[in-house]
Amino acid sequence: MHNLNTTFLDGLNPAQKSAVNHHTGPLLVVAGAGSGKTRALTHRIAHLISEHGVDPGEILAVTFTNKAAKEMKERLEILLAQRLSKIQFGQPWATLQLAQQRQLRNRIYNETIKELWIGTFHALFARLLRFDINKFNDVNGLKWTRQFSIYDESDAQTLVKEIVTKELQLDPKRYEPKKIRWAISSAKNKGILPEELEEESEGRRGKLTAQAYRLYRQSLAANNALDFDDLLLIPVHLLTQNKQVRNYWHERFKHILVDEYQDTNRTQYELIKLLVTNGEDPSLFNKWFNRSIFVVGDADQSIYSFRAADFRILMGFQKDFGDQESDDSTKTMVKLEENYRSTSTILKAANFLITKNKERIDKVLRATRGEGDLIKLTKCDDEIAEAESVVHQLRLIEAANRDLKWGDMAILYRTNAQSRVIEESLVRWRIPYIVVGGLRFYDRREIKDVLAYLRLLINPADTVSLLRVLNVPRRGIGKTTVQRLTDASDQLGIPLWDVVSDKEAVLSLGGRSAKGVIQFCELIHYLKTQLEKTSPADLIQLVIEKSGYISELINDATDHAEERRKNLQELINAAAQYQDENDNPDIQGFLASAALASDSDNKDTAADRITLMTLHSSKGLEFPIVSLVGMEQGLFPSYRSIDDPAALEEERRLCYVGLTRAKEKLFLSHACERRIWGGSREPALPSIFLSEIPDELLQGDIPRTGGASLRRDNHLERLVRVDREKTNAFPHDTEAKNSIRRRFSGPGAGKSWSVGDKVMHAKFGEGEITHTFGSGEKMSIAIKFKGMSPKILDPRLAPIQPLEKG
DNA sequence: TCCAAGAGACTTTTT
DNA sequence: GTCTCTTGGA
Repeated sequence: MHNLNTTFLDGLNPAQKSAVNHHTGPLLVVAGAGSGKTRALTHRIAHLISEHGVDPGEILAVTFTNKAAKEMKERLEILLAQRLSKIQFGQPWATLQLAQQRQLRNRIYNETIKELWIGTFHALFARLLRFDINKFNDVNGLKWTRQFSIYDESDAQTLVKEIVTKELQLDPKRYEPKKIRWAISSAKNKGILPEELEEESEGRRGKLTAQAYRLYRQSLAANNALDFDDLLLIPVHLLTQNKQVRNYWHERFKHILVDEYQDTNRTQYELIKLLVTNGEDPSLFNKWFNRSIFVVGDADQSIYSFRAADFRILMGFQKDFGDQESDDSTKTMVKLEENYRSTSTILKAANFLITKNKERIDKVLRATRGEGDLIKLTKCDDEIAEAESVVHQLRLIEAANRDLKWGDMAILYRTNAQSRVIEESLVRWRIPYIVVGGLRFYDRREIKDVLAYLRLLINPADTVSLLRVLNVPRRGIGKTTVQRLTDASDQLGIPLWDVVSDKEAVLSLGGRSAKGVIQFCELIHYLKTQLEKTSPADLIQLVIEKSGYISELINDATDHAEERRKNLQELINAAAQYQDENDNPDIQGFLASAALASDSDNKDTAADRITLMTLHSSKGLEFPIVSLVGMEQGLFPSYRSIDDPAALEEERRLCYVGLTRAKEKLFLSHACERRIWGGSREPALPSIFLSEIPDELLQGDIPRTGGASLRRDNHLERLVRVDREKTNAFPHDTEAKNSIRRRFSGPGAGKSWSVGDKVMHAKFGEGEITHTFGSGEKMSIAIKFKGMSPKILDPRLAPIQPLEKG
């Protein structure tokens, strides 16, 4: 008789087995790229449920993206259904008929999957707040109800901008709302209150930021809205201050799993701690007999420190939750080091690269596959040539390999803006592609408009949404009318909606446009009557029709309008899909999922298309063929990180993530110059990361000297080409020397520079010019200083003096 | 009150 | 190059 319980351990390596077998207590799974991390997670959940009899409702699994959550649910569903087929029919899954398979999956879905809490931190804790936010006691006495709206980053920025310009009467040019928003967010994440910030900050600017913060918090509460930070911070405060609430959730979630643990921040860590130990000191916590904390991550793949992620949280896991054992104790840590994804060549390159980082847990990826092809490195003239060359390479591969499809290929880049040139090449060759990321679907104007209607229906206090749709589509309600209405609401201290829905007040205030306002109110009132009896998808349909939104789009004959109509249809489809996937679908749930969705979540990956995306969005994915473009100093690594060792290490981890996405073939490329947003051409050196990959793993245009510097002849090549182009982007070299002398007044201004010259830099010391780039206003020089990668400087600005002629 | 045209910002990565 | 915001005229 086949032992059913071993099902979820079959086919796993010893390390994976011990992870999956883990029952209670803390466990850190250090899982390298492609080492079967997701497999360990899903198998462990299945194992907990079927082997240890854990109630699915007691499991909380945190993923990094909604997409990952969805995938995990699907894989679990299949795993458990396969097992059920053996129990129920006594035969393997593959031999079942499709209808039988579907029936089993439905059963598993309804009995098990729906009960699990799987999702991102934000989604899960938004869900928790839907239960308990009314029990939250704010220090400033602010209040929220369960009908709260979730403001995404752009909503939050709108609010801050309002506060800066209207309430504080500041010039938004001097006090940029974006920066103030950022300062508020980081204060929030450090747990600093406005009053504390006001006290500790000095100078006018700091005080004003603190004031904006205080007003912003008040404003959020007045709108009954939370921003992304609040979705995590309020639960921390709530669970800390309210023992009953904390106890409830602590008892409820006995088994907590966190994926991508290296990318958690302090707030998220606090949440996990509170839930796991019920507020007790984790290192003293000893009631593990029926509960566990299981985290999976790879410090080498931590790429979100700009969002306050801190991979030292992962590195401290054993000390935090542990048994005071040594860091290598196998009781609380398992290392998955066998890579099943990439060829050994690709892995060697990745391993070499990542060892340049100082701060990391020592770990090596062991190859389980063959050597594979060398990594192809291509040097291109500019970004257009690079795009052409990448597309050309991929076309050749596609033509030569019957079993490779476009869908097996990905082009990865550092910044979203890089996609455009590549798209143009792909269009030219009629190659199907899909761009992941960039403008979020839910950030499109028409989508935000319709969602604002829905938010207003649920949460009448949501003034941001009200103002968004009051005159959309046009109802003849202009600026003056809006001003009068908001003034009234300010004076009376009541929400704008209360003014707008007061017919007499509107008639006395609204003047000529009162008619439009009253019409709008009637619309909202009518829609509210439909709220209870209508599904999200139908309600959206109703909003679009009754508001006149769709007829305005139909009357508009531009291409824009056509696309907007399609997007609205897509929104209805998304709502329908949400209804299918959720047990008790309601508008609020749909709005929450919309606010927390990212662009990569709902893309149909089945179609046969090349995927274009940023390195960040590629985390967790794999492709047989990967092309990593724009490997240039200043672009990747980003210019903001070049002088900051910690930031550079993060860029290197990002590069590591990129390399390890590839299964079979990896292409790297860099351009010698690149156009920055339509304007000037900027010269570019190959990325330092290229020099950190051993030459013997590379083929193609390998830089001769240490990788990070250009070949000397390249400069000549390029000048010749520029001449040939006859564009006026570059004046001729001799003119250049004359025109430098004009404006800039650094110590190096007006001097002439050539390769081989020795220079003295105020900060970096003595160096040698290795290259000059461009000419005229655009001239810059590359200097090699001792112990550093070459720096590109503007001779008119940099504090440099010539030493001797070379 | 509405609309078109021009100015200006933007580019690091995202829940 | 592209999106958003402002401005001036109808």
